[in-house]
Amino acid sequence: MPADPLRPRFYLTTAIAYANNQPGLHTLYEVIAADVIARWHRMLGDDTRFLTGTDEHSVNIAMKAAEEGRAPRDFVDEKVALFKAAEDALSISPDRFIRTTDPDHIRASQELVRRAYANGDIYIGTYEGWYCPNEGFRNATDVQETARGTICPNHPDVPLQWLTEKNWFFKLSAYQTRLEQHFLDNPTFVQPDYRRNEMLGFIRQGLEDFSISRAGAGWGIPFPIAENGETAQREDGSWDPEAGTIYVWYDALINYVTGAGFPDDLKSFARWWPADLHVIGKDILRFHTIFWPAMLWSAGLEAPRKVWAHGWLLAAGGERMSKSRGNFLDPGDFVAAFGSDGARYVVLREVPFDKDAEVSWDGFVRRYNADLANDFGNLVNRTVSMANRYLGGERPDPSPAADADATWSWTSRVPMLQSSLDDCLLHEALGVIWSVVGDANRFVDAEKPWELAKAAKTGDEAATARLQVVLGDLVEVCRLIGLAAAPFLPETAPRVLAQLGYAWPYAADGNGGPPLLDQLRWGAHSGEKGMLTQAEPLFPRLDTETAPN
RNA sequence: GGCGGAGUAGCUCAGUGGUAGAGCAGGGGACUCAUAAGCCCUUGGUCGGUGGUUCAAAUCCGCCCUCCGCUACCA
Repeated sequence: MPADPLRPRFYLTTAIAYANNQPGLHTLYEVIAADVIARWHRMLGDDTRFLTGTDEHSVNIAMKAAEEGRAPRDFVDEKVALFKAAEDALSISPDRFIRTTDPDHIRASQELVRRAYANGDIYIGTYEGWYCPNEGFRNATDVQETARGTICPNHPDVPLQWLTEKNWFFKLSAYQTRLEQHFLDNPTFVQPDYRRNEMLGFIRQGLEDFSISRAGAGWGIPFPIAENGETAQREDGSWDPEAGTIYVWYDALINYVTGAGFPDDLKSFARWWPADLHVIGKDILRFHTIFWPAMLWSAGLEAPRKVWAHGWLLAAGGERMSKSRGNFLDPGDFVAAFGSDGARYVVLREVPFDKDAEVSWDGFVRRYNADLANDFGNLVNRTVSMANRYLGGERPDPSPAADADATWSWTSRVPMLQSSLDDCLLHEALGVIWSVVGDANRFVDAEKPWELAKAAKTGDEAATARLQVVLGDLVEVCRLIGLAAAPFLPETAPRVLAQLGYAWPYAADGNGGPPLLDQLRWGAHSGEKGMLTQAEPLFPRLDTETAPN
């Protein structure tokens, strides 16, 4: 993808998934949403870079691998394959799937540590906390006080030890003032607003330094600096295990700059950084909006432009979905039932992107049937059928743009769609598109093309003309809806346009076509001849009894 | 405890002073181009409770109840 300096660029990322297990739909939810935003920007004509990936280091993963008698690398390779397969099944289109085990990421992570050191922001301190022999250090919030002492809930029989370890620390405290000012100067840096307020409150409580290394050569990136401040790399290129490994945030977060080209390709990095958007879950907000900017500043880099914290899919009763609770939805089952586009649609429509929402299989089926099968799919089907039957399949032109707005209000819908997407309110964007679907179905019943066709057959010229315009408008509305919905329904949109006799001008990932906003003008293809194809149902209706469990 | 948010029809929610709304679900009807889809009509709510301000409050103020988020090192 050649970088065109004249084209606006858009770089967005999802959080990288922890590669300790199979992926759940609640994890993919964020990736689906980000994929929609990426496709939207590609179709607009922006030079877009979309990054997804996996977080693969940690003692937990090394131990899980050991339990299975496998090498960590072998273990994560298998999990990564599952994540990639799930992304493929959902038509996710990352420009790069980054792995924290990638060599360039390891270099990036180490380079950021070096820069922090050079800037005087890291120092050796002591980290202490409850240590579970099976899982490593545990948070205070993860342990339980019992009559027999403090235990880790996952291994109640294994006594926890209070351990002290010599670690490197990052001087987050030094960035408190700058962070607060950054929040005040950039009101949309963290969105939604209530999340921003939470983070601002957190900053104002005072910031503590955090540890960025762990002792020993575990399953992680070698810490590049020895205790004496010299490089920890030996002459043969290997790393001194005494220096320890990089811990969590100086590994995981760094993927965003690695994915932009840091540090190997600084020209690319200059093109893509700072990221326009990090899409993340609310559980890691603090790390992305407080730790991360400070880490970047310490390295002389800019903070990302926007961090968006989405809500969660909640299981019945408002419980958070998780693999450990066993109440998660399997992406394979989901795609098998709803199809790739159906799956994308129902999760994005049922859950407002700025809030949590309870979801259920029945709710998804209802939503699929109501919105996709009955309203949209059937609209295209009846439109194409009628145009074929009454006009011999020759595509009719829509009414002139000046007249059309009285019926369709299309010129005001496009800005609504744009602002919803710019504000990451994906459910709202779908609401805008589907309000047109509703208008179109009502339009059919109001105009009764079948009656116009009967009258036309008897030689009624007014009816003949009206039939052309009515079906022309319907075909045009289907084209516009198909294009507007394309970022959400990338498999279906080309099928819609094909049935209307239009070629699909975009690549499979949304790149390469004409600017979407040009295509979204009413009557953009008026006067072009075209033949409709046979009407083919886009979204077969589902039985309510399709639930797998 | 502190800071913030929310309680409106069976469900999800919109509605920030002027006679209670949408979508879905439920009931009825007319039609037939269509995926027995679509369209029209309709059932349904003392707008968490209470006291106040006002000619008028879901909407403003006080108090109370319930729920949720954040309150540091898990990916």
